[in-house]
Amino acid sequence: MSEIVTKLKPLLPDTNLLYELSDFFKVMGDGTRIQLLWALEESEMCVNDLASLLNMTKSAVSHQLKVLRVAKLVKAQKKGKNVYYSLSDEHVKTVFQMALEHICE
Amino acid sequence: MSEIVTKLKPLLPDTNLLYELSDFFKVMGDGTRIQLLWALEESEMCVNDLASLLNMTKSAVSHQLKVLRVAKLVKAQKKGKNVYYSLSDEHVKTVFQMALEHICE
DNA sequence: ATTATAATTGAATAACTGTTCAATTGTCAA
DNA sequence: TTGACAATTGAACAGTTATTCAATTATAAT
Repeated sequence: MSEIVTKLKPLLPDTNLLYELSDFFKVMGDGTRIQLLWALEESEMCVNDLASLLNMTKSAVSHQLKVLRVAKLVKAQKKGKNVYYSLSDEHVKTVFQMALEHICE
Repeated sequence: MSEIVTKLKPLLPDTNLLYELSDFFKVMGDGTRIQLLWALEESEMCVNDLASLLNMTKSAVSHQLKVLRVAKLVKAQKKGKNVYYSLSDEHVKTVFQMALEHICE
C-alpha cells in the first residue's frame, strides 16, 4: 500500500457527511429545480405562477418543489387557495449566486 | 397572468446559463465523485491509490475520473506507468469547502 | 521478446429520476 | 350544496446513470 494511502486512510471523513454533501448537490443538479430556485430568488410565488413563468405543468412544478422542500431549500406557506413558496434561508441564495459567478467567469 | 409573472417573464436568464449551472452541480452530486474530490484535495494521486483508498475497483474510479475530467474539475498528468490526478484549480476547492461548511453548520 | 503492472474502454445490467396523466384533496364563492 | 380553481399524489413510462466485467492499450522491468 502506498505511503499516501496509508496516511489518508485514517483521515477519511465520515461517510454520512460526504453523502449529505453529494445529496445537497444532487438537488441542485437539475435544470428544472435550478429554474425554480432562480424564480424564488426573485420573489415568492405560488405553484400556478411558477408553472406559467417557466412553461411547465403544475404537476411537474409541484413534484420538484417537494424535492426542494424535503431538502429544506424552499419553504411553503398556505394563503387561502394558494400555496406560496420561497427560499428557506439566505444561505441558499449565497450558494446559488456563488456558483453562478463560477460559471460566468 | 399574474403581475409577478408578467414582470419576471422578460427577466428569465439565458436557458443555457442555468443548464450549465445545473450540469456543474450534477457532477458534484454523486457520492463517489465527492469522495474522489475530497481525496484529491488532500493530495494528488494515481488511479490505483484512489481505488485502494476508497475501496473501489480501478475501473469504477477511472470512469468517474473521466466525468470529472470532462467537467474540468480535475486534471491528469502521466508519469511513467501511472497517471496522477489533481484538482484542476483552486476554485473547485473553494466550492467544495464552502458546501462542506453549509452542511456542517 | 516476454511478463507484469497501470489505466482505459465499451457493453451490459440494474437502479434511479423527471415528466406526464388521471384521479383526488382542499378551499373559496355563488 | 354545487361548481371552479389550486395543489398534491401515485402509477407508469422513458431516459439517464453508476458499476461490473472482460478485453485492450501502454509503459517498465527482466
